[in-house]
Amino acid sequence: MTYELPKTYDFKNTEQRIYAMWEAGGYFQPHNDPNKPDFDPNVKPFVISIPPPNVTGELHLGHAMFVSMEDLMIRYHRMKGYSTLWVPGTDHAGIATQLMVERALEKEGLSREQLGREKFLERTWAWKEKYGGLITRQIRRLGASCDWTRERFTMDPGLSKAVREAFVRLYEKGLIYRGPRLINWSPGLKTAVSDLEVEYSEEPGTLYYFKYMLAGSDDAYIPVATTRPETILGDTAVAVHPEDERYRQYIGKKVVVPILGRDIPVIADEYVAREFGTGALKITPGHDPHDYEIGHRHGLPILSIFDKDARVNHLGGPYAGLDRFEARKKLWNDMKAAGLVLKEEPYTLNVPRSQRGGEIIEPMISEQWFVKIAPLAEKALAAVKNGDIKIVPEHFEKVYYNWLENIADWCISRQLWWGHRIPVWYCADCGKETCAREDPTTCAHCGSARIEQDPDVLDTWFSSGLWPFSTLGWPDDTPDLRYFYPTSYMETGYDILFFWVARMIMSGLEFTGKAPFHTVYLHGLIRDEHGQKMSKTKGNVIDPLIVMDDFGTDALRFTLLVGSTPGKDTNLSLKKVEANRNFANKLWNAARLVIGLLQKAPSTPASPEPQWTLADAFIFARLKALTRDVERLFQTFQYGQAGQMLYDFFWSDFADWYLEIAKLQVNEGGDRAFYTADLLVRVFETTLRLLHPFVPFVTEEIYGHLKKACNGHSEHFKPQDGRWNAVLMIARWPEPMPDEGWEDENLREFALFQEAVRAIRNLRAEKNVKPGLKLGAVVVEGMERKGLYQTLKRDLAALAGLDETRITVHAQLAQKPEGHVALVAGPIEIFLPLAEMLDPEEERARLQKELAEAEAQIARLEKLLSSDFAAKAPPQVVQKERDKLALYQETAAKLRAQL
RNA sequence: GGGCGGGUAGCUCAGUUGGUUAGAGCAUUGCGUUGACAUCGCAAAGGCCGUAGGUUCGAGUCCUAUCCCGCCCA
Repeated sequence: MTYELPKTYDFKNTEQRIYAMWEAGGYFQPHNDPNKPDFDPNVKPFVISIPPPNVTGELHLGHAMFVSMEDLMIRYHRMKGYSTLWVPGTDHAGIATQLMVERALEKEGLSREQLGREKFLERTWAWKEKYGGLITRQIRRLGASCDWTRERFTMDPGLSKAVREAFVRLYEKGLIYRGPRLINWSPGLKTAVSDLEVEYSEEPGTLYYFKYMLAGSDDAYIPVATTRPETILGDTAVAVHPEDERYRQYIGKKVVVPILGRDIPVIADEYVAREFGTGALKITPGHDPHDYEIGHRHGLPILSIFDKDARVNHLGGPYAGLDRFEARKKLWNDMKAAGLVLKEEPYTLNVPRSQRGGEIIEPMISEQWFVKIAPLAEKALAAVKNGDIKIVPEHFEKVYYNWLENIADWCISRQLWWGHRIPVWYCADCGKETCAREDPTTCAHCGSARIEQDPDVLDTWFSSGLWPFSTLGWPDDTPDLRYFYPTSYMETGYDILFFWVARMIMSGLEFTGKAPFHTVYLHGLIRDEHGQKMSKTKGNVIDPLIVMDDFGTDALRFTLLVGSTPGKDTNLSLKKVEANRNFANKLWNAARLVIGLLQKAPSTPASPEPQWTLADAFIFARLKALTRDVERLFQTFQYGQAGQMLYDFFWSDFADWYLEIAKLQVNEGGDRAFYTADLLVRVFETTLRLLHPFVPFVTEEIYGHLKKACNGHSEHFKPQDGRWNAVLMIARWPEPMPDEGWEDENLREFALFQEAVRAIRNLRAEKNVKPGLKLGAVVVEGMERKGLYQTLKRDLAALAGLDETRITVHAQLAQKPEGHVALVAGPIEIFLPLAEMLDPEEERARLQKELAEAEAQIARLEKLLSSDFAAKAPPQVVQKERDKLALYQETAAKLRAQL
C-alpha cells in the first residue's frame, strides 16, 4: 500500500490537532520532575518563566514575538535533553483590569464606590474568570510548549503569600517606608504611579514671563518665566543664581506672590540656569520635582494647591475649585489686568503624561509607600557587572547600569482596589503600624482591636518582580523551587528592562540570595513593514490571530524569528509571512516526494556497502556543515541567522539540487535506490529536527507521516541517530558530526557540476532554445576527474535539458568539436551543438567577455598574492586564494583555446 | 544635556572572533506547467555598504570625526 499526502499543507486542520496531541502526551512537562519518585537531581534543568501577560488582555504581536522566541529556546533545550520547564501564567494588571471592570459598571450606571470594595472585588474576580482564559488560549495557538499544569496567576494564594512575605521582609529590614513625598499623580485614575509609568512628550506650549514684585515696592520686580502659571499659587520662593549680578541685590529680600499677596523669600541656588528665561526661577516645591529638591535644601514650606482631581484647593484663594488648566487661564488674565505680565513666548514643553491613557501627570505631595532602592540596586548592578547575569545583546548592559546608577526610590502604593493590599494596619488607639505575614486582629504594639488595614494596593510590578521564584513556590521551600530555581533565560522585550527585568533581579537577589536567571535575552519591538509603530489611530495594527488564520502559525513564527536580531526592532510585513507560508508548503511537498521515493526503493539492500554518489556526498557534507553552523548560532543567540541558514539549505541545497538528483537515483533501482532513500530519510529527518523549534507544527506533522511511511516500508529507513521517537518534539537535537576528510573535495566537485549546469541553462535561456529540445553535448572533464562525468551524464542531462544518449565524456580533446559552442566551468568544458543558431561574432564576444572577466580575476589575485598578503595572512586564507587563481587560470586557458 | 542603536539592491532587512567577487524576501524583466510543490521552477537585472579620514597585507565589519534618522534617560 502506498502512503500518500494531500497536495497542499493544510495548517488549519493540523495545528490544533498536533497541539492537543502534544499536551495530552505530557510533553510540555519537564521529563525529570522533582515531585516524582524517579527524580534524578543530576539532570540539568532549563527553565524560562513566561513574561506574564495581563490576565484580561488579548494577543498582540508583542506576545507572538516572545512566545515564538521562548518556545524556540525551550524546544531547543528540550531536544538537547535538559529537563525543560516553561512556566506560564498571567498577571492581574491592577490598573488595566480595574479600569475594564469600572467601564463595565459604568454601563450599568454604577461606580465602584457605589458598589463598595468587597462587591467590586467580587465583580473583578468574576471578570477575571470570564475573560482570563482568552490570552492563554491564544498563547497555546502559537504552539507554546509551556507546562500548563504549573500555570500561575499573580493573585493566586501562593503568589499572594510571596508578595506578603516580600513586603514584610523589606519592611522589617527598614527598606520600606511610608511618607509624604512628591510623587506622580494621575488625576484621572486618582492614584500614584511610579516614575517609570510617566512618559515625557515634547509638545508646543508657552513660556510665560511676569513680574515678581518686590515686597514694599511699587516698581521694583524680578522678572520670572514659567511654563505653568497656575503653579504660582503654590510658590514659596523665587530663586536666582548666587553669582548673577542682575539679581544679587534681591537675595534675602521678599517678593509678593501675584494676586494672592503672600510674601515669599528670594533665595540663591546654583541650580538656577542664568541663561534660561529671565534667570530667575519661581519655586513650587509642591508641584515640581526640581523645585521640591530646592525647597528641601532651603527649608521652604511646601504647598499642595491641588486636590485629587487636580483642581485648585483652598490655598488657591479666588481660584479654588478650578481645574488646573482653567486656573492657568484665569490667573494669567487676572495678572494681565494687574499689570504683572511681561510677555509670552512659544516654547516646547516636556509634558509628563501617564503611560496609561495619556493624561497629564501632576507632581503632588502625597502619603505613599516606597521601597528604599539603593541597597537593592547595588546588588543588582553587581550581578551583571560580575557576570552572574549576562544581557543579550550586550549593549543593554550599559543601559541597565545607567538606570540603576541613577535610580530613585520606588513608589509602590496605588490607590486602587484590584491588587495585593498593603499588609499594614493602623491602630486607632496608639497610632502605630502593624505589618504582618498573617492578618492581625489586634495592634502589635498596644493590643488594641481597633486597627484598620491600609486601603492601598501594591504596584502590579511588585508582584511581577517576584515572578521567577514565586511561581515555583517561594517562600516555601518546594521541590520545584529547589530544582528549577534559579531559572535559565529571561526572555522579554527591551521596553520592560527597567519595569520588570531589573526589578526581578533586585528582588531575586534580595529574597532568594540568587540571581533569578543567568541570561537576559531582549528582543525588539514589532513595527509595521515601514518601521512605524503599530497603533490603532494609525490603523496599521496587524492582528496575529488573523495572520495565523491566513498563513498558519508556523509562517508567523518563522517570520518573527528569522526576521529579528536580538534587541533590534522588527518590521513585520505580510509579504514575508506569505513567503514563509510557502516555505512550510515547500517542506510539505518535499515530504510528499521523499515519502513517494522511499516507497519506490527496495526495502533491503543487496550489499551492505553503499556506493555513494557525488550528490549524496554533497548533501551529506552540507548537512554536516549546517548542523555545526546552526549549533554555533544557537549558542550565540543568533536564532535569526540559524533560521535563515536552514531555509537556504532546505530550499536551495536539498530541494533544488539533491531532490532532483535523488529522483533519478531512485529510478535506477537496486542498491542505488535503497541507499538514496536511506540517505533522503536521514537528511530530511535531521532537517526536520533542526527546523522544529522554528516551525513546530508542520515539522511534527511531517515527522509523523515520514515515520509511518518508513516503518510501513522498510525496517532500515531510520533517522540519523537510528531511532524514531514518539513525537518529533522530544527527538534528540542533531549532534554536530566531525569532518572525515572527504567533504571538501566533494563539495568543490559538486560546485563545479552546478556551475556547469547553470552555464548550460543560461546559454539555453539566452539563445531561446526550446525547453523541450534535448541537446547533445561533449563534455571534456580534464584528467583529474577520471570519468566522473560518465556517472554524472544522466544527472547533467536531466538538470540541464540534455539528451543523455548524445553526451560523450572525454578526459581531453585534441580539437574542439566542429559546430559546437564551448562553455567553461573551471577545468570542465562543455560543448553544445548550437553553433548554427549562433552568430559567430556574438559567440566570440561572449567568450571574450568571459575571458576578460577571468583575466581580471587572475590579475586581481596575482596582485593580491604577490603583495604582503601572501606573507602575512593565515596560510589557509592564502591557499584559498591560490586555489581560486588556479581555477581562473584553467578557465582562461580553456577560453583562449576557443578563441 | 547624557547615553544607546541605525543609515547595505526599488522596498524591508540579514551580514558576531576583519579574509579579499556583499546576501535574502518582496517588487521588476524573460522563459517554463500532465511526472513533490504555480503557495512552484529556471534565469536576468539591480549595491562607490551615509560621508571623510585612520588602523591593517586586507574594512560593510575595528577606531576617529561628521551628517541624517530613531530610541532611552534627565
